[in-house]
Amino acid sequence: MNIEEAAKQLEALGNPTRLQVYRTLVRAGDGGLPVGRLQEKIGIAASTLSHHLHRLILTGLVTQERQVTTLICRANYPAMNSLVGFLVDECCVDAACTTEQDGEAAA
Amino acid sequence: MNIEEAAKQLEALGNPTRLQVYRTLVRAGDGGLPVGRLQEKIGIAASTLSHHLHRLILTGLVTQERQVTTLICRANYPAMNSLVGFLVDECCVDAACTTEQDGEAAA
DNA sequence: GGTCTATTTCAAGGATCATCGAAATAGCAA
DNA sequence: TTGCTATTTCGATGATCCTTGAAATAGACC
Repeated sequence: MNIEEAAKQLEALGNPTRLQVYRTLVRAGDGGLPVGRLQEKIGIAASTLSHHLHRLILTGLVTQERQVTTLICRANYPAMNSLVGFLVDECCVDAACTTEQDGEAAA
Repeated sequence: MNIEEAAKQLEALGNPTRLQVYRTLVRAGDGGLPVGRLQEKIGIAASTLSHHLHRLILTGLVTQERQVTTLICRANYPAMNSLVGFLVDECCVDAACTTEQDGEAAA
C-alpha cells in the first residue's frame, strides 16, 4: 500500500454518495447486493450509481460478480482493512482497536 | 460521527498532497511540526500548503498551536481514530485490530 | 430473430478543486 | 518607525468531479 493508492481509495470514499454505497454494501455482508437493489435503496440515477460503482471497483474497495442476469456487488473487506492499516501505520496502532471515544490511548 | 462528516474527512485525506502532509505530522508525533518545516519536507508552495492545512484543520484532522513566531501543526489522533471506527463500524470490527494478514485473535 | 430486463457508456452542464505567485497580515527586534 | 520572518489571503487558470437523460450493450427468454 503506497501513498498514491491510499489517497485514491480515500478519495473514493470521500464522496457522500459513494460512502453511502460502500456502507450499504458493508451492511449487506457476504451476500452482496445487485446494482438495481442498490439503486432502489439509495435513490439516485442508474448512470450515477454506475459511475460511482466503477470508481469504487477501480480502487479495489468493491468487487462485482455476474450472476444470471444481474451484477452482485460486494464490499472488499481486506482492501479496507489494508487501508485502515495504512492510516494507523506508525502512529496509534494500539488505539486502532479502541473504536470508542477514549482518545487517551494514542496521545 | 455521521456520514457527511466522515466523507468530509475522507475527502480531506483523499488528496495525495494532503495525505502526505497528514502522514508527515503523524510521524512527527506529539511535538508537531511548524508550517515552514512542513513546507521544506514536502516541497510545495507555501500558499498551497496553507490551503491544504486549512482543509485538514476544518475537518478536525489537524490542530494548530501558535508558538512565539511559528504555528505548530499536529495530527489529531482521536479524530482519526474516530474516523477509523466509523469505517469499520458494523462490519469487521475484530479484523480492524489485525492490520497484518495473519488472523490474530481480536482482543 | 425479436423482446425484455439489467447495467454501462456517452455527452454535457455546472460546480468544485489544486496549484501557483503576488500581496497582505501578524508578531518580534532594533 | 522600519525591517525581518512566518504564514495566510487573494486572484486566476486549468483540471477534475457530480449528476443526469439518452443511447448502447449484454444476457435470458419466447
